[in-house]
Amino acid sequence: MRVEFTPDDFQVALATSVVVFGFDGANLQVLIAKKVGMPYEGAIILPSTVVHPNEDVEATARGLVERVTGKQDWPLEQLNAHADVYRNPVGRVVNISFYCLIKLDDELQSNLKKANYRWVNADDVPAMAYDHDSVLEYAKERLKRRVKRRPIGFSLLPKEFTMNQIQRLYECALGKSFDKRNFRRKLLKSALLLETDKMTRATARAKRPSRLYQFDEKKYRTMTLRGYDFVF
Amino acid sequence: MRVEFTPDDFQVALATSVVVFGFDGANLQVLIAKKVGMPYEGAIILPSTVVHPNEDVEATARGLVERVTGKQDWPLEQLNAHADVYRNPVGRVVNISFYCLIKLDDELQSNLKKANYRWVNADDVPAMAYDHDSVLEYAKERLKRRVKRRPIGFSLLPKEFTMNQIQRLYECALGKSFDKRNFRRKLLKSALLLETDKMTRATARAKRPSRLYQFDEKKYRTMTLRGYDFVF
DNA sequence: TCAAAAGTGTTAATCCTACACCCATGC
DNA sequence: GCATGGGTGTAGGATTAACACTTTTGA
Repeated sequence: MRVEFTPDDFQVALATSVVVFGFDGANLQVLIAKKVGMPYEGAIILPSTVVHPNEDVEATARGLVERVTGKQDWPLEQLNAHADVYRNPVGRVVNISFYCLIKLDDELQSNLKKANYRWVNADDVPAMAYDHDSVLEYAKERLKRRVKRRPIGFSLLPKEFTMNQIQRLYECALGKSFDKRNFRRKLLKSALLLETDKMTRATARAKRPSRLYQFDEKKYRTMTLRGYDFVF
Repeated sequence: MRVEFTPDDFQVALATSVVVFGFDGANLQVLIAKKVGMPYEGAIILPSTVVHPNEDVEATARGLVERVTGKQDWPLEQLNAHADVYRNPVGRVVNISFYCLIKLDDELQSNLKKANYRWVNADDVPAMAYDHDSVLEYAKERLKRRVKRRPIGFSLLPKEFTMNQIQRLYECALGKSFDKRNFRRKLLKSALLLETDKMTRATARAKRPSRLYQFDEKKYRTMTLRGYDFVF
């Protein structure tokens, strides 16, 4: 079997886009950007960058996330390569996309305001340029599958969080709702959570304070590596 | 957010490799090839080909599978892109890999003998050139996950097959073994199988003939699209 | 005292697991 | 008649799904 390249074959460029998920306590959010310069000037896109021919794709994507959010957080997960011949008007560009999960906080929010980025509800993302709509669709699909095989939350939730927050997160990620008692029982049985002795008022409207939990980090890591079958 | 390409960025080449799984009734097999020409002359590789700058990646991969096996079969599934800077000594080559599942038959086997391909047991694949070992590892991982979410077998088994064949297939794919009665009950409950009134001798050594089943195609397709949670 | 969200148990149905023997046939 | 794989049922434990009321607090 021959696999021979001619100089003419080295004519493709690389790009990477990142679907950055965040969770604001009520909804899953996605980070979007506004395109500057041609083509698609002013269009909404996913945070994206050129990958130069001597650069590592994942390292470039990681740099992009850090530049945009100021955070280095949980590992990136590679999504499909998007490689349609005419997906980019400037030439053949193969986009290798990733997703990652980061914690939202106020500092992050205000940093973003200065830059040309904003968070939008994951189910309410406006139409984007290139094929970024389908990159996002695929990322949401992958997140759904991921939730059933490995825990999420460590990167998305604050260090201490309430049962309702984590339930809401799972509901957003999977797009359905759960019975409070059953959800609670299942999570506690998994022994993934540690009960703290702190209480908080979950929202301004909530009167009664609720208990805060945190992840058992060791267990969380084990489950992240080994995987499980969570049948929600 | 700017994403601007310079002419220097268009210097990358594309390749695609395919992990072709087959099932011989007893073991999962993978199709491997022998490299002709430099670099890695004579090395074992996955079936691979250059993707020219104006070619669609998936179509090229599909053409590769058809050329090698003479079959056009079940859809290809995209695996990760492999894009390490120095993965190919001739220059920066991004490999977008796929896996597919095809039926083994005798005609196919003898065609292969003429060409430079051969089937090897999926758990016994020799070391390969480039990063094809890790492409294969990832493909096996993906197949495992796939088995739990969608049915397999339609593309891997003959039209009519015995319970033991399909059980053996699932055992190979997941790398563990199941209780005969429990497996049978579960598959029958899924209503994925139609019982035929034919019987066969499964192997030469088997004395008693066993019943043949086929897939309920409509149900199979529904489950392929919708997915399920098979907790084997 | 009322509004709002927090928290809590039980039951019935289903599913999973583990387990061992007889059957039909070819040799 | 015996060796080979084909085929079958059950019981105990675990897991799920569905369900509604009381508690705590701030306003």
